[in-house]
Amino acid sequence: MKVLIVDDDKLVTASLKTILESDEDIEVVGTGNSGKEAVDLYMKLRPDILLMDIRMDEMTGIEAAETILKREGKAKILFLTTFSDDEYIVEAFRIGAKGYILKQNYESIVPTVKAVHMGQRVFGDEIITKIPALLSNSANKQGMEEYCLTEKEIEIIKHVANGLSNKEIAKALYLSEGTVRNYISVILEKLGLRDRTQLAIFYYKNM
Amino acid sequence: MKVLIVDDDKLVTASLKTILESDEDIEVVGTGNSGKEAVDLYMKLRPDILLMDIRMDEMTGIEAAETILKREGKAKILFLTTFSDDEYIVEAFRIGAKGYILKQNYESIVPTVKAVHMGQRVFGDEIITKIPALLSNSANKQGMEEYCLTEKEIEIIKHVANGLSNKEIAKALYLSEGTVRNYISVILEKLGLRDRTQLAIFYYKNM
DNA sequence: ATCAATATATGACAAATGTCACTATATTGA
DNA sequence: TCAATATAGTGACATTTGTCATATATTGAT
Repeated sequence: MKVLIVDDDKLVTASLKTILESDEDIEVVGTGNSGKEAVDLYMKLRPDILLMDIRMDEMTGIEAAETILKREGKAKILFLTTFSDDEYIVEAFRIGAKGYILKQNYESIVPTVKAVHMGQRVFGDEIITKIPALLSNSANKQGMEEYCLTEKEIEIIKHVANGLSNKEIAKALYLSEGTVRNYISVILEKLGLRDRTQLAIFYYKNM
Repeated sequence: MKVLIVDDDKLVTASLKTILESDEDIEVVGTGNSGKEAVDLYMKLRPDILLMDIRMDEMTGIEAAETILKREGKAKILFLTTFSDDEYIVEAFRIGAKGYILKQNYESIVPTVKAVHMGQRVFGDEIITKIPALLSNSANKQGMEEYCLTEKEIEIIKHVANGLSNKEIAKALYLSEGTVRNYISVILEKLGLRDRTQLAIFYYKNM
C-alpha cells in the first residue's frame, strides 16, 4: 500500500513516515509540505492513500483535496489535524475525504490508514457521533446550506435506511404519506441524491 | 470500548474476559451464559461490542442476535465458535453480524474486536473467501434455496448498491430495462426483500 | 435430435416514488 | 406585533419500480 504524506511541519511528516513504515504493508512513497505539493505529488506518485494535514499555508488541505478529487474522484484522502474542529469536519466530509483523524492519537493511524485502504470511510469515533448534529445544526458557512438537515429529516433518513416505505414511515411518525414524500424530496435535494436507495446508501456510508 | 461476553461455558467467558482485559482499550462490562441473557444484558449495558457464542441452549446466538438487531440495528455482534461451520457462517452473515471468529485462534480475538469497534466487518480469513461461493452456489440446506444467487444477479446487486436506476444498470450491463427489472424481482424474492432500497441495505450489511 | 434449463426480452399493469405548487397553523425572534 | 420559519398537509402528475405471463434463442445433457 502506497502512502503519500503531506504536512507543513517536517517533523510531523518525518515521524508519520516512521510510524507508517513500521508496518510492513505500508510504503511511504513521498512526503510534501504544502497543499500545492500535495496536488503535484499526488498526480505524479498516484498513492493509494494521501495522508494530509488540514491546515497549511498557501493552500489548505481542503483546497488541495478538492483539486485532487476533481481530477481523480477516487482518490483516498485522509486528513490529519491536531484538534477536532467542526467546520473542518463538515468540509472534509462534504468534499468526499475518506476520513479525519487526530494526530494525537498516533496508535490509531496505522489501523485507520489500513481501513481506508480497504474501502472504509473512517471518521474518528469522537467525530462520527457529531456528524448528524453537524448536518442538522450550525454549518452556516458558504455552500453549506444544502447540508442543514433538521431533526425530523434525520429521523426520516433513518427510517429510509431501515428499508421502510413512505407509508410505513408515515405510520411510524404519525405523518401523512404525502408529508413523508415531501420530506424525502427535500432531503434528496439537500444531499444531491436522486432516490431513496441512494439515500440509504449515503446513510450507511456517511452517517 | 465496552464489551459484553456471552457463552454458555463459564470457563470460556472467564478466559475471554482475561484475554480482552489484558488490553487497556477494552473493558468487559458483563458476561452472560445464554441467548436470553445476551438480549437482556445487551439492552441493559449497551456495550460497543457483543462477543457471543453461536451455539447455546435455550436460544442460539443467532436467534439472540436477531432479536437484538431488530431492536438495535447498529449493534456490533461478533460470533465465536469452536469450529468453522458453513451453515452458521451464512446465518451470521445474513442477519448482519459484524464477524465470526474461531475460539481456537486466541491471538486474533483482540485485534478483531478492535477492528469491529472501528466499524470494520471481520470474517476470519478461512471464512471470508467462502462467502461469495456460499451466496452464489451450494447452500443446499433447508431454507437455503433462496440464497443461490447467480453471477449476474450478484453483479446487478452491486449496481443497485451503487445507487443506479434500472435504466442505468441496463445500459451498464447491455441488457434491456425490462430484463433488469426481472432480475431484481427475482433477487428480491430470493432474499425475502421488498424493494431495491432494502436490497442496497442488505448489501451493505451483509456483502 | 430432443428435452430441459438458462438467459434475455416484451408488454401490461398496479403500486410506489419523487416533484411541484399551494395551503394552513404554530412558534418564534426581532 | 409582524414577519419569518418550521411543520404538516393536499392534490396532481410523471416516472420508476416491481410483478407477472409469456416468448425466443442458446446450450448442455441424455
